[in-house]
Amino acid sequence: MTQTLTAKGAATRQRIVEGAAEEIRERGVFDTTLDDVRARTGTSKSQLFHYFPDGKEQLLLAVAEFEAECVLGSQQPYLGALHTWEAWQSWRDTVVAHYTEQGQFCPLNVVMSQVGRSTPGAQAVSTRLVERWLAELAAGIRHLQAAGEVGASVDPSRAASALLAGLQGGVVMLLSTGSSAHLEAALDMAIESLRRS
Amino acid sequence: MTQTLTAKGAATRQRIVEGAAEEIRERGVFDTTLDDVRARTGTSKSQLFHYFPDGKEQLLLAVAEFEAECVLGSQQPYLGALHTWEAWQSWRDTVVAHYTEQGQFCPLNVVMSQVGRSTPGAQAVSTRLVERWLAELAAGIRHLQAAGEVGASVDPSRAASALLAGLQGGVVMLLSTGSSAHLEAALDMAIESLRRS
DNA sequence: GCTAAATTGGACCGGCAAGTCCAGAAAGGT
DNA sequence: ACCTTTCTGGACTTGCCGGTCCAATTTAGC
Repeated sequence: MTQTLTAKGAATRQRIVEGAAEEIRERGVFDTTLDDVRARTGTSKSQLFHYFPDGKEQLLLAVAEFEAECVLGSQQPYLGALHTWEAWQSWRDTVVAHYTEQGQFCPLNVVMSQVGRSTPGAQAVSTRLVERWLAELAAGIRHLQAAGEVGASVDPSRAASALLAGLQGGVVMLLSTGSSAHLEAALDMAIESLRRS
Repeated sequence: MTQTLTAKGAATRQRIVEGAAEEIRERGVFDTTLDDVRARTGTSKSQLFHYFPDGKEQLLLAVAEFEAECVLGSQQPYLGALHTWEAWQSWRDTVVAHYTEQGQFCPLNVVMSQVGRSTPGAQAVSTRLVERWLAELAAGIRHLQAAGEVGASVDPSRAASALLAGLQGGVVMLLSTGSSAHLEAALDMAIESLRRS
């Protein structure tokens, strides 16, 4: 990447990425044009191509990375410290509240289903997101296991997979039906299952 | 819709829908053009607009309906008769095998994440798919409940929600990571949870 | 066969959006 | 101050893709 970036330049670049991300959340990747981004961020065509020489594809990649951070960030501080059942419950509540209130404007969906499948590079971003997410959840499960709260027969990474799958699917269903019931049911069932193990 | 449809005409229409569906599975909605469909199905532009006067949007809607049927159809005969644990296991195996082998070419993803969010009409299609699917799963759970195989405290529709969320999320993760482990973990955990209730 | 309706072919249009280009303004270093 | 590099503005080009149009051909019904 360009090593020479003025403070001003970096700010502009950041503004472009965030503006593009917002635009994409609202309208979807499909009908977000560079002109939309340009208008929203108050920039010119040449700036877009100055900071993203490879054009739209490169911008989308940057947006995917930005959104991936956002997805993990929105679950903090709970995701990083799933050491007690209370923490798990808080995490669960945070996730449900977060996805419920943001409605159709969903970073997770953007990175996993929209940009995430457009290019190999973007695909790698979503794969890394999944890996990091799984690692955090599995760490939490191992913590409970060490404390004797979860049965030793449970495979932490497998349980984390099931939990994350339920979460992702719950969000997909939230987006298409408008109801958060499925997301809640999936999370509750997964946690309940851990608890009874 | 056009009431007057010759056998030949109906066949052509069908060919267009199926060709479009294949094209979309392979390339995604985003970069499937009417010309691609035209080329694949050996038709002309005027035929496309003859059978789908409202253009691409209408064609996409037809594709969404087609794919929704396909999603449910691929789970038969098990989905319709989830009366025993063996049937549940067969269903689970069918689902895993089906999604594993079809790889990136995924009707479910097409209807839920791609076409399904483009227009209100298409959104209704995916909502209906979810409802029908949930109904089948809930019916299966109630059947086991009546037979005393599942605890009376289980809410069938809630359990079905959790199960379907796990499935959907598992598929999303399969598409982005290439591994079916998450899908399997989600299904196994959900069924296991029912079994122990 | 004859007519009307359905079906088909393909040239054409218009708009839109990605990407290019160059000139000019700011900023940074010495 | 001066020169170089970075940053910005916006007009312009290019190609693509959805959609239109009309003429030709086939099919169905009688």
